[in-house]
Amino acid sequence: MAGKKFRQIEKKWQERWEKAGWYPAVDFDKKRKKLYVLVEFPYPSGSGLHAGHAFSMTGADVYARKKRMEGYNVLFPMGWDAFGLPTENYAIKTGIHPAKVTAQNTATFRQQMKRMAFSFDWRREINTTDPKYYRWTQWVFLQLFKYGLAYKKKMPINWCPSCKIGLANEEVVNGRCERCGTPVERRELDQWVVSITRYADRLLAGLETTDFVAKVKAAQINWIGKSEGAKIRFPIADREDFLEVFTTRPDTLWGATFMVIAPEHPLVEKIRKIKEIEAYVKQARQKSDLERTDLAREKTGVFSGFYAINPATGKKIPIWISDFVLASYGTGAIMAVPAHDERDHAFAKKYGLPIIPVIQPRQKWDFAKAAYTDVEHGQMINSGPLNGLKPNVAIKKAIAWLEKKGIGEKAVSYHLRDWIFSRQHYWGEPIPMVYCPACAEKGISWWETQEGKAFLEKFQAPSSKFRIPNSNDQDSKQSLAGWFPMAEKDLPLKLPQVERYEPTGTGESPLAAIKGWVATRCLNCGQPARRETDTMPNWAGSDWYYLAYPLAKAISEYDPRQEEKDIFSAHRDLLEYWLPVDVYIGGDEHNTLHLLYSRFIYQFLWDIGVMPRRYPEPYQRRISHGVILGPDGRRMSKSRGNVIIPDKVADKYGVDALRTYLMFMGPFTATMAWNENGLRGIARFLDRWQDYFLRQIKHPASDSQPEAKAALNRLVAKVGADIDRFAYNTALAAMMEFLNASLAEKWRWSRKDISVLIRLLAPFAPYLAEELWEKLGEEGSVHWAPWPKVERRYLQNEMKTVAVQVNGKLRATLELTAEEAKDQEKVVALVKKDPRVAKYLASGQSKKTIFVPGKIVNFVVR
RNA sequence: GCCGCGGUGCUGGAAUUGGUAGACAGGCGAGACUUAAAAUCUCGUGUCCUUCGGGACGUGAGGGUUCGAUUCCCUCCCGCGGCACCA
Repeated sequence: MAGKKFRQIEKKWQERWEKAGWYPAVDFDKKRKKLYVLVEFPYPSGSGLHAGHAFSMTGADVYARKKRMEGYNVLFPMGWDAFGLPTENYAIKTGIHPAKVTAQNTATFRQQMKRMAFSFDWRREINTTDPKYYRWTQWVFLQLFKYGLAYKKKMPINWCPSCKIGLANEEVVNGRCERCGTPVERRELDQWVVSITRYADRLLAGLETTDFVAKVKAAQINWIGKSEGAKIRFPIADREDFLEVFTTRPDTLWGATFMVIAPEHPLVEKIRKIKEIEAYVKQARQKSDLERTDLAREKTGVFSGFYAINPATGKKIPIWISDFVLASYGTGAIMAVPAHDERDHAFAKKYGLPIIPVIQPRQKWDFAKAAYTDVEHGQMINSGPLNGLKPNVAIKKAIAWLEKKGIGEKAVSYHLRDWIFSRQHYWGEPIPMVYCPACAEKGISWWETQEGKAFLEKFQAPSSKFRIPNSNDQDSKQSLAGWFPMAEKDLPLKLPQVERYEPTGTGESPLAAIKGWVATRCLNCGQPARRETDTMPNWAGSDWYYLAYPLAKAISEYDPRQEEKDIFSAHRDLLEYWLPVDVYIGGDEHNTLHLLYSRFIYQFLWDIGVMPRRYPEPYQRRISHGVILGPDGRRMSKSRGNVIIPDKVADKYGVDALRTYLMFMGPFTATMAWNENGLRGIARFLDRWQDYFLRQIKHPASDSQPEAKAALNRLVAKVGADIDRFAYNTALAAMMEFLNASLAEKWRWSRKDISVLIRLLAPFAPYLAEELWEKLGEEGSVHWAPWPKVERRYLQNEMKTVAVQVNGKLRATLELTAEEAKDQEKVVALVKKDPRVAKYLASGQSKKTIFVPGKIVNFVVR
């Protein structure tokens, strides 16, 4: 065994790499092609680097190292996504400032990553909790505000009674808090909300230009959930009012026999006096999402007392209230067509509402029993102008009819919701907004101030994606009256020192308790005003972090007194050089949220003109890595006691063995269980590799045999191609196979060949490779040595194994030279002499011979 | 229910465009070395039959296309992940 020798070796090379400055990427290098390799940055938790980090980062590192050796100018950076609840909770428990905890944790992570030999460019390290960094997170928010994409709204939010925090829809999993699992309740809070829905179509369209794997694209498309249909206005009987609905089936309008509105629908406010309705609405609104979905089978509802007019049939139809209709989707109201929708059918049956078929199915159908929902088959009936059409044809006709009559039009709806951007916590970016009650009283919004007017003039909305609130949106204007953005030159708005970090539990953030920080002057009128005390969600810091690495130096040196422009505009040339991210490696858990949010923010920045025009998307390729499970095949967790700690493994087997094992376990995208025996196998392989080449180095051959040369070059081709497609497991298998063959055949290698073989191992086992490189007497680091090239001439005259089949069944194999193996006549002649095959050919007559040069010959015999 | 991914020995997995199924590793068995154990090394290891030459079967199930299917097509079953009263 290599014993504990690897510790000294690791220490020795770490010191040298540190001295050499690790692996800097060079801005504007024109000689080499740039390659931006990004792996998701971690949340620096107190427990240090875990097996998942070690796995994904080693995978990224192998790729980065190989590409660097190939001559690319590789940007492979690392940083810390350090705002977050665990640190805040730790601060609550211990009273230690989160910044201090973060500094300790990042120091541990950095040291562990250096030990793991990840070839990051440490000069570009970033930290989302650094005020120099979050100045720009705040800046981005101010742009969202100024361009009308951030608004303030009192809305029912998901409230976690345990964390005492408002959650985004994205953080609610099956009606439970993503973090602690507590069932989520509803609560009304004044929230900052970002209009990501305005970008729904852009986010969909942009996917087409990227090379994301199918899985990731599907997840994003699914999450956005676009559906096309129509909006239809139903007059309310005896009132000067309309009820607007969204439907994907306008063809079934003639069959709409009642309507249903959500308990939160505005119309409900006008009719709450009736006791029964009051009671129903009250209990429905209190229900958590979990309860609402749990009750999915049994629908409940109450008649509102109002009627609408079906604009197609002119009939009076009742309006019901039920919580199966969601306020947050479509218009919060639906037209119910019980004959052709399962939910409507169930509701109609329960409350005895009429079911009128408007599609005649081909087969016999009992409409009292079930709804008929097929769009492909059947014929429209009872539907005036649509009669006789197939439903999917009728949809288009119905929309045209609605538009002609002026009672509806084509419309699109999304599952994607606007993004709740407020958190009631301390350890996050402060939202740099000031609220002035006096200005709010007068209804003054920022866009009416001198500054705001100047902004609007300068930045005429570049496209319709922007909703500038003071155009004609009264609601937004109202909600934003009195809110003023901080001056950009005054950023960052730093977090104040606090005694206690507990959330207040009233829905306010701990910042609200710091009177001296909250109190300020109105930026418009100078009257006493107060700061926003909510902070930003975790996603805010990671939305643009891939832009921060190219700009890292500029960010740390930025001086608002010297610089007029924002950091992105001021250093456009850096972004031009490095963008887009060529390969983005991350986990499946971020395929919807983080990926969608960061694409959205990028598109927004692109739209306002601060990103390079050439790159409308931030990430070219997305690779989602797999998961390492515990030895018991289950997710690692402290409570199960199945956690593997990379540092401990490295202590026992060395970093090289750990890295190489992680890459050998299986495909980079797979979910695999940890197996210490497998790790021992890898340690054995590395020991054998080391022993073998130390011997070879001592007694190098002047040249190697042709077969050996062929094997070597085959290996170079295989390893190179496999690393490019992230098939690290097969690259390593090929190296093992090669070593086995080398030993069995007693091949001997020249110094040049040995150097090739050390380089092939370098991305996987950086320490061992470096050590062998030195022993070989090479100058400099193996990690900056050129990646070996395949020498084709050695592959020309290889022996080929040709499979001989009769009727597709393997009967023999032949060892032939490449030349012979290509010659059909020769191969057939040889085969016919072979007794193993001849007996099959003798019995019947040969109908046909299939020949694949160098590979296979197949005799078809009757 | 919808969307996506997958199902190959005892286990993790391999098989670039349809062309020798089970590479490589682990585990297990036998042997060598050793006073012994560990470590290391060598050989064997899909199932069944065998006159030891070889033969039959075999990639979730059934069918199809093909000279040839783990790979392509159809139907079904199972597992994993995501979404879900989404109008």
